[in-house]
Amino acid sequence: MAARTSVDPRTIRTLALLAGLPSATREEVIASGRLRELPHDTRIFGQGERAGRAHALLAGCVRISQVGSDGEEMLVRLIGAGEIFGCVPFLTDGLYPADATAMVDSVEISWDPADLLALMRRQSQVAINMAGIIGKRLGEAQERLRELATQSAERRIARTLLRLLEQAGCRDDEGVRIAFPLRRKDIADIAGTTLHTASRTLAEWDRRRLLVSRNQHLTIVSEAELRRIAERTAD
Amino acid sequence: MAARTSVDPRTIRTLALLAGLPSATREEVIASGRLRELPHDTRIFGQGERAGRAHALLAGCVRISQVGSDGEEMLVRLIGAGEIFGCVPFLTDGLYPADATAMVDSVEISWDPADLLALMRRQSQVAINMAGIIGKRLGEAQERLRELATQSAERRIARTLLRLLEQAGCRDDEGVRIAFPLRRKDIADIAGTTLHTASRTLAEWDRRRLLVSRNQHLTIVSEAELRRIAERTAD
DNA sequence: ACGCCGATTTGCGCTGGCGCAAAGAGCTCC
DNA sequence: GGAGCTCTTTGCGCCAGCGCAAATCGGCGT
Repeated sequence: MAARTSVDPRTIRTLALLAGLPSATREEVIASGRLRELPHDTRIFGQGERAGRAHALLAGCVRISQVGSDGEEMLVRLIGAGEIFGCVPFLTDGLYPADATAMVDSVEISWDPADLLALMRRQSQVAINMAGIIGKRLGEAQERLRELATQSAERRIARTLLRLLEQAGCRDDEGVRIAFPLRRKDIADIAGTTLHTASRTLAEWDRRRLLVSRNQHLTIVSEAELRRIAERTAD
Repeated sequence: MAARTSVDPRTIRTLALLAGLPSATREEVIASGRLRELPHDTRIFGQGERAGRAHALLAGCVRISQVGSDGEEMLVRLIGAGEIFGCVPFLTDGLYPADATAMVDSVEISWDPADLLALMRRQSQVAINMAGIIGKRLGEAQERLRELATQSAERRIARTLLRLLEQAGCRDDEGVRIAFPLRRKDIADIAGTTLHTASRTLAEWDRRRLLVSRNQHLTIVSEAELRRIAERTAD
């Protein structure tokens, strides 16, 4: 088991959900939450379960995935530090719509849904922040939908990597690295293709030195070229 | 031009956005909005424009569609009476993410975004309602994503029709009719396939008497059989 | 009645990328 | 340091459904 995961104390103060709150209130909210360590591979909640807690991630990353009635998996979203997850069901039907699993050792803060709802009621700013966060995700989902309906697998994979870069890119000596550990299957499930096509495409890009793939970690060497692939309408 | 479109006065009182408000407040909100008739084919707003008003539809229906950089169109959503639209940008980047066009003669109420935001701030219930509405749409978008990634065109078309039935189905003597006027291209754009495949599939179903297609209007005769097609994992 | 225009149907050929299967590469844990 | 994993790569065959093109239908306006 890994060493105790460290939490940057600033992360908890900069949750988008709590933006714009008076700091006294923010501290109160933070105090009312429960901190928890999530060792690698912890299942945080499962699709279809009654939603018991509202979550925010402070360190690490969490995979949100959905399986259809046919058993096909779809990777809905990767959650990075500072993002909330598993919060929407309290506003709708009360059931988690997907599975959440820690991809690495992680730390979360979670709230009793009744507390969170009371907070949203008392501090409308929180409810507004929530609506904004969900709205942003809705926009992303619709963008993915359009891509999936109209673009080639190669372009979708390129866009997937670019989006991940934006969400969790960090510079290193070879280029920009994606902070999440990613298997080929993960990339395929986000881009909406198969393991095989994703593998072939990435192998090709590796050969062309657009990126370096090592041990479930990707480093993008030439973001510009990737962007060109993502944009070009045909070959 | 068509006769004056009638608005059921109850529609305006039952907007999901205003659920749970004290009725005095609700009346006030309604009074602060601006009613407008939208003749068939009116463009209400366009993708990329600075968002000027927040909208809710009182009668008729509105097509929300997005075009990608490559010119490919995606039909994001059809808005029916009682639904809000064009409200998310005020919570995010201030730009409408898609086009909105009246598919038939329609009536909307719209608000100045500053008023709406002030309302959300003052009445947290409105912000909570908003978050719930957007959350529900996010869930739907993710369901569509999963379908698009994993299911055959035929199944997606079946599910599309079922979803439209649920949103806007009304009984008539032949079966259940979809209240929106729909071209083959519309169905294709929602289901994420092409005009041609949609046409072929619907023609086949028409032949098998699962549905009746006349003049841009669909009536589902055998919902059960359609559901069977939507569910079955292979043929 | 006629002509126009958008919507729909349908045939045909082609190909992207899926599905299968088997081999290879790394990690981790004894 | 080797056994047993999981993850990855890659060859090969195949087919759903896309793209094109042409014909037909049907509603609407004049």
